[in-house]
Amino acid sequence: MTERTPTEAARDIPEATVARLPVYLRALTSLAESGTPTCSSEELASAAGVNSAKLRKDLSYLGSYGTRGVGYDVEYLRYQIAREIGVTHDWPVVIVGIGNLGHALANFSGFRSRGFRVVALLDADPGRHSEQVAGIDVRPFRDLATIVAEQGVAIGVISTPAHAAQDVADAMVAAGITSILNFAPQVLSVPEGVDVRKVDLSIELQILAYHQQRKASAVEGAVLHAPGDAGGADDLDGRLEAPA
Amino acid sequence: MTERTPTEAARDIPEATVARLPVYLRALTSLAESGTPTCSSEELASAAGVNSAKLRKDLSYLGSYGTRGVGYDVEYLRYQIAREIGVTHDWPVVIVGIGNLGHALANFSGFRSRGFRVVALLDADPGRHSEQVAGIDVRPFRDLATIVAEQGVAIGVISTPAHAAQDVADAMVAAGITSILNFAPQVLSVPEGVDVRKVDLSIELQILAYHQQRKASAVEGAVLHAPGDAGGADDLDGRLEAPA
DNA sequence: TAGATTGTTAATCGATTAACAATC
DNA sequence: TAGATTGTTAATCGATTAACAATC
Repeated sequence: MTERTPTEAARDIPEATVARLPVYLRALTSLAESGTPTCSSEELASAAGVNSAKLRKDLSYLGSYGTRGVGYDVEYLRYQIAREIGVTHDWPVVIVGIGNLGHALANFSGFRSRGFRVVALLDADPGRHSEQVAGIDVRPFRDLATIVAEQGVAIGVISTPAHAAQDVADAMVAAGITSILNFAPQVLSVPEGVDVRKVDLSIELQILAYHQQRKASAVEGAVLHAPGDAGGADDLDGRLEAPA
Repeated sequence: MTERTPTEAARDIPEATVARLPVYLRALTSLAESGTPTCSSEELASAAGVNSAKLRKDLSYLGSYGTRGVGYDVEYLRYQIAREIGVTHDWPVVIVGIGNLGHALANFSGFRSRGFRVVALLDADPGRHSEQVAGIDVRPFRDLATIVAEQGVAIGVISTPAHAAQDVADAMVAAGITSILNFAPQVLSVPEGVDVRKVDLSIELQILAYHQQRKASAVEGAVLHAPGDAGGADDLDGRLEAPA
């Protein structure tokens, strides 16, 4: 079942490109706010932190929205990308798990400005149901299905502890949610047709640590920035490879 | 200057593999905690949410840590991966920007258990310097260089508003930090040799929205989960492509 | 027209995957 | 030895990049 309707098949945008469209959108919004009416692929690429060949290739999947010899109309291109992503209208979103991270997410102002609207905050802990966060009442987790149905919610955010995440995901899927953003450090299993993206703080830090370790061991002999306590030049064995 | 020392050149692990090692590490930790002494590539792959061919290929870059016909010793492989990533020792980390997100990050328990230790919380706002967050004093941003030098900090986390992020990054680089995790929705420019990874909530949501939109338009005619207010069947034009 | 810049081509590079020989 | 499972090969797939023809 990889078949799609003809209308869709016409535009098969590579995943890597899809992941960059929001970056271009932000760069264009920023250019528009600073009053720039047009820009070249070179300028936009630089604002987005990619090279211009990649940018032009990416945009070519959407259509021909530039003018040769001139560049792109910032406002026009911004709208075309927003439309392609699907953020010309707000998406209603629910957040489940209103701990520290849930608080931060609920207060995140970038939601509203970038195509999303938090319609409900849910938590299984009755102790939190008296609270208001970012002006929104925290409601019981069991209200999920009702809220999803009433508000037409398609996107759910999970910011619970790891051990609760799969149950929350199951409930979301049962309620009709088909896109999940998961902040819990837990691999989720969901039926086909449901998209899950994960944001994982400690994974990102570990990727940095890997590269950092290589930088440190490149300066062999002079051990700079050794991890561990300031006093600890001990215990370094095992981190550096044995000399040949 | 792509030359490396001979010791390093021996092990050139693809970036995609590096990004998955922390996932394997977590799966192994979880298996170890549940008392599982050994596992096959099939079992570990399933726990990590990848297919077993990819897992074995990934592990082959580290060495031969399994036993044919038997599988992997969970504890042994866990240690080998931790060593490869560089998290057999804690890395001291500073967090700059103690707003809602900074609070959540400071309180994040996964830091300690996964190879990181928050040694300082910094904020430019004097109003926050009286606070304690997660048992750590919030200190003035200008103390950055001193703290980095004293504690041997190599990794910095930016959780400021977008407009402050570049200045913070510049100060981090000047202080000697060479790995940055950026939560601010802002493209950072840093000198060569400094690694930046970004975590961007609204980008992740927009990627989900893109796919969600396609799912919705696949059910043409019956418009389910239309974004926008519950009452709004208006304003749908522009989101669906014109029929052929 | 001359200069500038897009959109596209084609080559290269890196990642994924299935299959299976090696070997416990 | 027979069965199981790794580590590796090779084919395929997708992403990146430079170069340039098209064209404003």
